[in-house]
Amino acid sequence: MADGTAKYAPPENSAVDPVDFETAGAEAKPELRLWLRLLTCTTMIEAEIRQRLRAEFGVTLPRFDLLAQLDKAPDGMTMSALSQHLMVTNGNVTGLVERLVAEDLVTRTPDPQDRRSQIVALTRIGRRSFEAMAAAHEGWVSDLFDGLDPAETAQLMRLLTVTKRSVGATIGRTATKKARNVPR
Amino acid sequence: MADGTAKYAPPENSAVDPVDFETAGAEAKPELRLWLRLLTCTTMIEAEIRQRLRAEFGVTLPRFDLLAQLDKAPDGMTMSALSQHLMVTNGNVTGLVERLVAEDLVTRTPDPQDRRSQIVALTRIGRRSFEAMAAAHEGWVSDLFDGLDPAETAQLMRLLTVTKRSVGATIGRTATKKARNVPR
DNA sequence: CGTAATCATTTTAACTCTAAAGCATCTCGA
DNA sequence: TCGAGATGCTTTAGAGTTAAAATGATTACG
Repeated sequence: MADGTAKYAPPENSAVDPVDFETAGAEAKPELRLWLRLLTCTTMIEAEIRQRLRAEFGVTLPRFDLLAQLDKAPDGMTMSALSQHLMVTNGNVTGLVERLVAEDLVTRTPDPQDRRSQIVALTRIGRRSFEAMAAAHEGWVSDLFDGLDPAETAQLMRLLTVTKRSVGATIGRTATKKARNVPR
Repeated sequence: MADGTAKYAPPENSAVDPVDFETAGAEAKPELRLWLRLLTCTTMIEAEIRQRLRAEFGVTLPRFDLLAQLDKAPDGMTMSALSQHLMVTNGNVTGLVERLVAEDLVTRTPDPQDRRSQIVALTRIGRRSFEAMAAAHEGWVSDLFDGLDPAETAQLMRLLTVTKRSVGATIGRTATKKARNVPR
């Protein structure tokens, strides 16, 4: 950020205090204000984590996310599985994996069982790198949430579980997928 | 999405249920699980809104967000103000505004007071288009959150306010900005 | 006044991401 | 068995995005 504009993390002398989407006044529906607040929280946290990953480990957030998925799959995962768990497109994963292979952090090997598939797995270096990042990451996240006491943390978790279920139900209900294999 | 992979909104026959980042087991710190849950909720909602904006209005989410900011500023905003409120870089706004100008949804005029600045404002078409989108958008958001009763909505809002404050404080505390005008 | 610092914006390079189309492989039922 | 549809992945074109540097304009101040 060579220019003067604070992008993430507005400096303490910022005129606009916590700058964010939430210009929606009190006249807006509560659900809309809730969504904007949710989005603001996520964006702020994401920006902070992105910046720290870059500054301290020279890694981008998408790469970190991908490594995190692989770390939990000792035998590796297919491209599709990665795509689903990361909630991004297949094409996106293709490029991401390519770059990580070039950095020797992951391997990509054909699946002998299914010649369409590629199995992606962490290299030894990849795993070691990720472990260092993950430890720091967990600390950052703790710091960011340290204004919540344990009861609030638990309560927020509960409400987000309800939210996730609500969103999932609404999406499922309105989904207009072609193949509706499941009989209604 | 011509391929068979559900990107957003996994179809009801998905094998992995609500596919998301949250492979983190119970062994992880509560704050980390909370953050992953928060991220999942936001990503799911964002994906759904993005898809509907595209399907029903042929507009992308970043463009919608930019229009939303302008809608609340009858006299327009500078590029910097947009950048701050949208929490994206200046360069990003430059390109976004360029495309919206090409679509006749916004205007960009030099600020007579300050020749460095550009004032961006909605055109009449832009405002009318946005109003239609905003109405639909508000309805979508309501639907997505309709699994929460009013008390839960209020409670979640309260906890996110605490979260936002916590994140803001942590970021402010650890910010290593060059110009620290405010005396410690 | 003059100049250094600041500020608003654009530019650049590299990366991330989506949506859609295309190719190869697999599955399964007639 | 064989062909249609489903599946796994890549490719393509375009948009969005960041970080960093560059440009031009303003402000502060000595």
